[in-house]
Amino acid sequence: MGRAPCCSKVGLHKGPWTPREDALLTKYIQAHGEGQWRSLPKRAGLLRCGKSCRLRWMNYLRPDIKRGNITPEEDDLIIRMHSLLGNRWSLIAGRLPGRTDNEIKNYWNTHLSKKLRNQGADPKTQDKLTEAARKRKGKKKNKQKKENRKDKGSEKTLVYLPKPMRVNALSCIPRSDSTFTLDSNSGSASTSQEKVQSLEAKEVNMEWQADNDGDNMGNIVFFGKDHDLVNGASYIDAHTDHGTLEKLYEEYLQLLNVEEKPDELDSFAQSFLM
DNA sequence: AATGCATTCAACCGCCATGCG
DNA sequence: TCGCATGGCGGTTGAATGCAT
Repeated sequence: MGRAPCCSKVGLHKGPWTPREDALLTKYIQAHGEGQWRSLPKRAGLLRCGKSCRLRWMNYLRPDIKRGNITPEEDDLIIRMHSLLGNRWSLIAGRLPGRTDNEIKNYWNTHLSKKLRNQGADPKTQDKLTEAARKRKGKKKNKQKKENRKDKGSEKTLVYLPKPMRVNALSCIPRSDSTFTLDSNSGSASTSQEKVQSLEAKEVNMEWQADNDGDNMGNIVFFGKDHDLVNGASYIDAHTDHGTLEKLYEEYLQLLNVEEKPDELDSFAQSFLM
C-alpha cells in the first residue's frame, strides 16, 4: 500500500484544459487568491486534480506570464545558467521574469540541447551543479552520497557569498504594480565566517522597480530596505534585457568562481539552492 | 492530397521538502 | 518524533502541429 494519491482520480478531467475550465480557475483565483490547491477544484467547480489546477495557473494562466519567443539574450542566459545550475529549471526560470520552469525546460530540451550538440558540446556535461542539485534533492539514488557527505563530519564549508540574491520563480515576476519584494542577502563582513553569519542574519528586502512603459523588463533598479542602493554592485540600471541578464550572469560567475574554488562550489550550491 | 516522420509543448506523474498537529 | 497534508520540482508522455516526400 503506497501513499494515497494527492487527490481522487475518479471522475476527474484530464488532458487539455477547456476555455471554460480556464475561466473558472482564473475567476476563482482572482477572487480568492492562490493556494489551497487541493480543495480549490471543488470550491471553484472544477473536475480537476488540485495539482493540475496549480500547474495550469502557474504555467499558463497567470497574468504575468511572458508569452512569445525566447529572445537571443534569454537564450544565451539560459545556456550559461544551465552550465552553472544544471537542470534546476525553477531556479533558472526565477532569473527570467515571466518565464516558467516548464517553458524553459521545454525550450532547453527542444532547442538548446540540440543547438549545443550541433556546436559540438555535450549538453549534459554543461551542468556543473547537477551533482549538488541531486544531493539536495535527496533522491534515493543519491542517498548514499548524502550519507557519505554526512560522514565527513559536521564541519560546514564556509562559503564566500558576495551578494547572492534569492529569487524564487514567483517573486521574480513583476506584479501588476511593477513593484515586488525579493529576498536578498547582503554580505559586507570581512571574514568568511562573518560573511556567512552576516548573510544569515541580514535579510534585505529589495524592491525591483520596473517601469512599465516597455516590455516586462524595463529599467530595473534594486533598492535596499531604505531604498538605498544595495552594495553598489547590486545596482542594475539596464536599458536592455541583455544588460540585466548579463549582469545577473556575471553575478553568478562571481559567486561560483568555479575554477578557483572548486571545493566551495558544492557548498555554495547548497546555500544558493536553499 | 495523402501519408508518415519530426518537433513542440501542455499536461501528467512520481518523488521530495516543508509545515503542522 | 512521527505521520499526514500540501506545495513544488524535474522527468516524461502524448496530442497537436509542422514539414518532407
